[in-house]
Amino acid sequence: MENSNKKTTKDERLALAVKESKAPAISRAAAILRLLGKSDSPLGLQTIARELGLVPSTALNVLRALVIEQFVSVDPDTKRYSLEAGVLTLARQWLGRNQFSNIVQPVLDRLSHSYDVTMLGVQIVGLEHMIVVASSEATANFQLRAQIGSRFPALISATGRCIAAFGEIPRSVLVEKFSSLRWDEPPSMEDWLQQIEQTKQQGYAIDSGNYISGVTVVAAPVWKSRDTLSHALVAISIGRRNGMEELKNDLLSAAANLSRQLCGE
Amino acid sequence: MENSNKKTTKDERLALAVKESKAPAISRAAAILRLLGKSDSPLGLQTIARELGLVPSTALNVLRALVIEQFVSVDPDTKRYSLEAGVLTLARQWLGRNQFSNIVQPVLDRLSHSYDVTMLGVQIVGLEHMIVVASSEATANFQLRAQIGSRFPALISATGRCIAAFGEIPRSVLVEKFSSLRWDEPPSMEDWLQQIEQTKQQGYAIDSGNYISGVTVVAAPVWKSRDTLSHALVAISIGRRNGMEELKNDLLSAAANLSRQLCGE
DNA sequence: AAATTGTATTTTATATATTGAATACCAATC
DNA sequence: GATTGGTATTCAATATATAAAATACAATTT
Repeated sequence: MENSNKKTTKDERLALAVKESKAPAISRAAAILRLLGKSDSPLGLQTIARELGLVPSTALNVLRALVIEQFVSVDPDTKRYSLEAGVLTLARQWLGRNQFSNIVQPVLDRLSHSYDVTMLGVQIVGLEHMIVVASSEATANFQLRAQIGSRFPALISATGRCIAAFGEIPRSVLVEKFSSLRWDEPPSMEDWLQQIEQTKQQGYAIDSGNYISGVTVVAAPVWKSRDTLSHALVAISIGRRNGMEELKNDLLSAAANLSRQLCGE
Repeated sequence: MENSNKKTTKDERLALAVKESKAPAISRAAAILRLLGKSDSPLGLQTIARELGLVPSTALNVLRALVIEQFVSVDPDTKRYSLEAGVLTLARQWLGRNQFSNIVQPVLDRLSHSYDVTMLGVQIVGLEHMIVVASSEATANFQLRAQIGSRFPALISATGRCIAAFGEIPRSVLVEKFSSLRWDEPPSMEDWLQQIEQTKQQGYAIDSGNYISGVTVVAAPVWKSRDTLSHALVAISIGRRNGMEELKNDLLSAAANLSRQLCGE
């Protein structure tokens, strides 16, 4: 879906990670897991190796190790590989231990009910991606749903503007990454940079139909410590709505509250 | 919890996996991930290495690779490692793609409502473990909760008796593994083997307070194909209850139904 | 039934991940 | 402010994971 130019980009990132790393098997394993995760059906050895630019025998070794560790299962008849339930266990442990994902839930529930919007709690990881770690859905008939665990590029939509505004990313990097973002209705670079400036002043960001046309997204930053952005609260609603002003303020103060909780232990 | 005799068992399984495997870094990575998952707080390099019987420099290489792959995060100040949200993404993909976890949910919901019991859908992985992949909770005031992703030894409780009965496990292996199981009120080996025989005949298994005292567990097997046991439906309730007979029949036919769906494509 | 084409798997020489010691760092304690 | 005990990290020798070719296997076509 995202990369249909498989031939050119297939191993670019992976090849780099393998070269750099002193444990290349792990990068290969991660790539295989993500590939299996994306795939609709179980995959054979050759397919996996080809897709990721790996030597089949190496891929086989990695797969066997992953099978032993119960992250991958293999059908003994067809020799096709797919993700195994073992990956659930890690996720559950993470969810249980993660402070933000636990304290954010009631906040999301309250906001989604009050304003009838879908609320997300996202975690910013490495200023490269954001991952949805908690959600509370609106009651309205038609609403958007974002599954927990979904991964997005860091700079997209309203949350992206927050990250750009508060993440201390050099302008040159912003400009470079901007070109790789996919929007329904892309803003011009000037508009985007301007909106980032505005976000710095207002303390929150808005995406009015850029990312998904017809959908308004509001995001407010949450800080792990005084100067490290770690999460964001995101409100998603269909179409333009009234009561937005109130929602923004509420969102902003909720985010500030959470920041206080995360900072002060 | 499960293994408090860390000193003796710490590296036993891992050491074996590393020796056997042609991609030992992956076994080490898995061990580190599971250790971090179990831990209540972030861990330092030394602690991790010591706990798993790894050389610190090797552990460092593995950890750095895991950080790059966003499965682990490291606090740059304290140099402590913990699980990162990346593990969620795999879990979500698994859940979305897994046929059983998707079709079982309405079945669990119906049963839990009808009989006011907590229902679980578990997946049997490698006849070594079972993993809870779906659940539906009872409405009664006090009920047990088993989180999705929880892992149990394959032979424990009612589900364990199902696996023992239908998993084609040699008697010698059963006897051997029995000794490592932890129950609140362990059955005698004779009783247990007898109950397994009974399970073979009845088609379902019951655990009356053995695993957790005061808790009754009923389990029925689900088959991926005519002769491979893959999942189970589990009903959990507090105390002895009436209407059990009805529940058993309903559970059994629901399990048979699911088997039919999984087999026939 | 033989040949072909596509798989998965084993094998073996070599490039490299692993190791254990050496070093660098940091925070207590003296 | 030097010393100690604990970290994380780098480094160079060597045990080993990896790659490419050889082999085995399975399914389809001739």
